[in-house]
Amino acid sequence: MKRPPSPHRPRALAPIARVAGLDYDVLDRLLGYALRRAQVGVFLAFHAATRGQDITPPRFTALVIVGANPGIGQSALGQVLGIARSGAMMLTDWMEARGLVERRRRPNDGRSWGVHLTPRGEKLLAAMKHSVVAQDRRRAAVLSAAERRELLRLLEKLAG
Amino acid sequence: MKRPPSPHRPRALAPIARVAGLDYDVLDRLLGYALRRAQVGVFLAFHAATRGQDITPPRFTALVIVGANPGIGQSALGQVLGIARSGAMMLTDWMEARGLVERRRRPNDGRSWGVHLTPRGEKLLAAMKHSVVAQDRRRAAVLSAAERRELLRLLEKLAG
DNA sequence: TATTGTTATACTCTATAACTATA
DNA sequence: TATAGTTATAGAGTATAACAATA
Repeated sequence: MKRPPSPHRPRALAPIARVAGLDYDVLDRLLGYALRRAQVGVFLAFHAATRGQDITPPRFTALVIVGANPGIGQSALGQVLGIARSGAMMLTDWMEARGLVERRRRPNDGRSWGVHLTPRGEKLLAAMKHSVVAQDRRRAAVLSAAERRELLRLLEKLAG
Repeated sequence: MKRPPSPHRPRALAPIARVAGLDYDVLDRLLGYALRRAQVGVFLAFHAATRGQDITPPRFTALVIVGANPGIGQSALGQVLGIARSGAMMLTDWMEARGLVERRRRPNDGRSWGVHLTPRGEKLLAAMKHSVVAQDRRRAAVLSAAERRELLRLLEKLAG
């Protein structure tokens, strides 16, 4: 009993609702669940800030890193993102296909490519940085400046 | 040029390394990236604590919620996890197939099922809770008790 | 031998949408 | 009409493994 293929739509992304009257038991005392909930909220805000642009957090991260470290190799890029080399390659392909970066042979090492932003990539990144930072600030507005700093510090400590 | 199909192995899961000598630019000032890094660390620790058991954070969450709210429906379960109904169903299938929960018809509403832990599920959950909580405490040991409480508070506030 | 980038492939998670039974 | 659960399908993300070129 075949179903017709579904037309693809961009992902909707459900927020994690705190269901009233439910007992969350030990979850409320675990850092893991708290982190997950906070992350989903921030992720949703990220999407709102970059609506229309075909961007995701890993793609944004990759562009920022390439922008700040011109000529970085794809393996190092993968490490920053916590993904395998093959994934870093696909990310680089994606950026290159949109004319945001270009690969340049490294003179000293014929195996590796350096990834560099194009002028177009520079421009897009500047605009994206602006809106993402503004959104992050807006999102964090429920916290005082001191609380925000403290949160960043504690997260950094926890990440190790 | 066909390749032989790869035998499947359990996922390795790369940590997010902080690459020395790299400029992280604006990422160091964004809550989103800090959350991501912290979450990956906690996720890795979770896996270490549940090694051998075929458990993941969503599966653990589902078991805890069912345990604390016997007879909960699958839609509510999906809301807690931030996933669609179909996903909650597959999670329930997974738990049921392992004899951890059972579905029981609700008397008042013939549409919905209540999900309940089996004795086997109770026992496994108790053991899992113990090791996951212990691991969370261990992971959080880089923080003082006050810092840990403060982090939970700030994350909760941020999650909204 | 080891590393960088690459390609092929497989798997997990989760979404959308249509469907059934019940309300 | 609306909701709970279900089934079928699609797609994103990312892993592993084998490969070629270079070190």
